[in-house]
Amino acid sequence: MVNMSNLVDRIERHIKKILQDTPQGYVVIQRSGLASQFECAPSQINYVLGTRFTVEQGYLVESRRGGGGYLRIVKLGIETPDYLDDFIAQLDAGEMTQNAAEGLIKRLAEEGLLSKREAMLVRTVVDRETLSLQVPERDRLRARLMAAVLRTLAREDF
Amino acid sequence: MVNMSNLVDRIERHIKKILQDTPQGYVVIQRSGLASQFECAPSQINYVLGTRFTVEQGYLVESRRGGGGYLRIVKLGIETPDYLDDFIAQLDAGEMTQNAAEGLIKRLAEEGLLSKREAMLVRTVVDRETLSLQVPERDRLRARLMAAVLRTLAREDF
DNA sequence: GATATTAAGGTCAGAGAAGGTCAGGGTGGT
DNA sequence: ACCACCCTGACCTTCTCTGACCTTAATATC
Repeated sequence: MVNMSNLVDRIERHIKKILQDTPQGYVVIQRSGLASQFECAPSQINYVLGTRFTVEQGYLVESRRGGGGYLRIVKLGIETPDYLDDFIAQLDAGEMTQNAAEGLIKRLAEEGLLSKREAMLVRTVVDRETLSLQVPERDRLRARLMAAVLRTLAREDF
Repeated sequence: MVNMSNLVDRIERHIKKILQDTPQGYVVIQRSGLASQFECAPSQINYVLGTRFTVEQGYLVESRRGGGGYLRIVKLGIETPDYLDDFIAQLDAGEMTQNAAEGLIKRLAEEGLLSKREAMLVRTVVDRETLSLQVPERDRLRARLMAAVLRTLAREDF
């Protein structure tokens, strides 16, 4: 139990914390500042953003380089209906990795669209092991399954 | 019988001990830590988990690799009855038509094992349209999906 | 106004830190 | 002697973290 929490988790928690404490729904910070606060390489911040603040998980990261550069991390709200339709259509036509699906499920759970139990159900259903197909097919099927889940959640009649 | 203190037995007892002493019903440990505690090869831990902490025996093991990796051993609340294990095994090896799946889902819902919403989710997920594969594969996949659902319902740790 | 400097952030390969798998040898009981 | 169980070591996969190098923007200098 040495590493009760590694860097990536601590930084993730920190960002989510200030994101919660802020009313606007976004944070603006400096990469270098955050890095020195956690005494790590600046690129570690990019790693955190790339793995924990993805679009699937409901975040948007904007940035600016150069003098006065910054990172702006936005927490996206529950999808607007039209955005959702587009997203479902994309899924139906495309693929989704297990990681991406897990991010999305996590987000749906966080936003209260899926209960813990429901999230668990969906998670096992789209699991690699369960699907047991080879890769292009598996990711396509997973995408369709997630699309079906979203479509069901979008129904309001039960 | 002589050797009641095999490594495997000692490690098993140790894990069960801390599992009992903990109120949450699960333990989080590091494989490497446990291995050095018992002065054995790390893979021995996997052997213990694979032989003594299986789903049939009422345990669930989740893990994470990489830096900050861990093992999470969960004691399931209710041991799954044998007939359910058999049924799940059959499903995993066999096929299930959409009709059969709908019948099963309906029954699960009637017995209160699935909420209305959950039933709806599962129903869309195993739907012909969603799966969109040709028939022998589709029915096999549906069987695996239903097996995954049943296995999740048997968990009581969330 | 053009150019140089400085101050950001971005990318990617590779090292490091876990856990997973499997073949194969050991051991004890019958 | 055989069989089932135990245990290890070599090799694999996944996740994390850093450092070297690159791009972009603001500002200072000429």
